[in-house]
Amino acid sequence: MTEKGDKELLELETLRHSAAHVMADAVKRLFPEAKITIGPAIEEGFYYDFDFKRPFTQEDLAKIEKEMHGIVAAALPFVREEVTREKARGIFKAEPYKIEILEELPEGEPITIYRHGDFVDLCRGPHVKDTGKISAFKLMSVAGAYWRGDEKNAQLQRIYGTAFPSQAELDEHLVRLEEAAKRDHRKLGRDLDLYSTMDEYGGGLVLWHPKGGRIRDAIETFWKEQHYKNGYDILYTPHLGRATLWETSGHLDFYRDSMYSPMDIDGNDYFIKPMNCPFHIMVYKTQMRSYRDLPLRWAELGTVYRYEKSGVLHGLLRVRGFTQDDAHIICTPEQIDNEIREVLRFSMFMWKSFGFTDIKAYLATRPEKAVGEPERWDQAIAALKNAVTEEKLDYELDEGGGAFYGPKIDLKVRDALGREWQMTTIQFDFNLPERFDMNYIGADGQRHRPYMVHRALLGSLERFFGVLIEHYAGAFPTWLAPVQAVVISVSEAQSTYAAKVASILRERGVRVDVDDRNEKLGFKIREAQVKKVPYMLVVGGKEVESQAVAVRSRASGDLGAMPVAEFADRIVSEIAEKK
RNA sequence: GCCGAGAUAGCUCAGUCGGUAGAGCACAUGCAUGGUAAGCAUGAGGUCACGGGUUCGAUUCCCGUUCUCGGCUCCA
Repeated sequence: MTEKGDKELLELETLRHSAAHVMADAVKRLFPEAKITIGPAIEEGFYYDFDFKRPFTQEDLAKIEKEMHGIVAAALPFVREEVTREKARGIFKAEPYKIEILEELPEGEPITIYRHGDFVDLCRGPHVKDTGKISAFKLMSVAGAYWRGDEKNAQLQRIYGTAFPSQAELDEHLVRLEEAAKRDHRKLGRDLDLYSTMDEYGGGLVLWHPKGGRIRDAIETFWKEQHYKNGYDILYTPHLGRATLWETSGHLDFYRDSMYSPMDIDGNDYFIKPMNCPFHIMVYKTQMRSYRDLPLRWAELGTVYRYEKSGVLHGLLRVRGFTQDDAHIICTPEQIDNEIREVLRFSMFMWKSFGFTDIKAYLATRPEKAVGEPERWDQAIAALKNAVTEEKLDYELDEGGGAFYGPKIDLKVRDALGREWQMTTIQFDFNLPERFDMNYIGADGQRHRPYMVHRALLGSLERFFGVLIEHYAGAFPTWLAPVQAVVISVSEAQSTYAAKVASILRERGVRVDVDDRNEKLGFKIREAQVKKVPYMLVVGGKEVESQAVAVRSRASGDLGAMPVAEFADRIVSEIAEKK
């Protein structure tokens, strides 16, 4: 982030935070009995939480917006004032939430209030010069929210809004929201017949339809091929494990809330796995390991089940059963620098292959409460830092933000609409090797504790698929498209030839369908176009005559006729190049 | 789980101020044999989410339940 970017961001936040004040003012004017709480700027705009006896309706929102326009038109100046604690208590005597915040402010810190017109709010600021600066805003929605985000506290009414320096930027933002709605993977998933979820058999559990299955298979095939190329081996482990395993791993102590109830098998409790790592460790422990065996890189497309509250389930992005593209790297201290660098380089290669080029790293270091020797933490963090630096990745440091068992790098990828998604995690673990007493024999003939790194590259196939659908708006590149080409006959007379063309292409590994239905050409073209098939191969009398296909591309229209073999070469090389 | 809004055909939605429901797309059948984004006609398809109440009568009104969607992480 440049200095200029920082400054712009601050200005936008100031504008939005000021807009939140104007909204609170409008609400207090219309509903004097509403209690104000807090109203910060957020990534997409701003919100303000109110304690009010009934929920705000769409009509209320329209009224509030109108009232806000009045306040903006009046161009009331924002006035900063520093007050004593005593005076602030007087000003906010009718606002219990403000008093609560006030009482928590440390002694000695200046207490500031901001006024515009008759409205006054306890606020650190800063604000824009006057309310007239907030011309381009819009109220978006109402939602419930808990005081301080804690469900034990009072439920408040939260009004979301957004504001921009200019109307043009606001309009652009609204268009972007519409575009995002059009790309919603839940809508495209149904329209393109990719997957479904139904509460009929259980919410948050995904059915992959044939077309979604084709895409998943293309992803998995590429994934496996690349893992082998990069020195990984692939494991398969069970869906269930005995309670003793999860006791040793600590999951039953720390993670039980996210695990499903046990089932009884021959008098022992078994749990459905929420993670794959204990099984990989069990594989490690089947023999005595030498430093000469390390590093071990073991990957698995492992399906895990985790309990998620019903209210948070969301299409493919938040589910209860999902397949992690998991891997565990087990190595010696001398190897970690290289291993981390390699895993990061590999991750970047994979993201690029799937069409994501804007990637940012988030590095989280040692928290207060942590297990493992400090020297190991230091070495691990150094390895992570070296790797991001060598990959020339932008990164943010989250000092103390790591898990208790190790530091990590998360990668966030930006999609075609500029939205950031947290996908890859590269996570050190100083806990499990201890708990399972993992070791290897070093060159010195002594037992040593190996380093262990968890890595989920795409994250989960379900979530990755959801993001991929939205990134491409359903128009997958040819190598991923469920149907890569459809042969369309002009009339029934070309059915046999169409089938022949399809079988030639299938021989070459192309996913091809035949549409020889008794429909008009235009109708079949439209349908293929709507289904976002990359290539339409029209065959009529002329093509039969010349043993050719008339190629139409999804993106650039009619490309003219060419011999079948020529088209086959063309699409096969396109697929090989991951286009 | 909590707050709010919803639930009508496979999908998107209309409608009934209480008298057992409609459209477009999709599907089926027939006609049309068509050269680059929707040919024509006919038909089938609904416990109006589920349970209870009020009523002569409830898909419609009331209560409850289930599920879906938007939030519940952004902190003066």
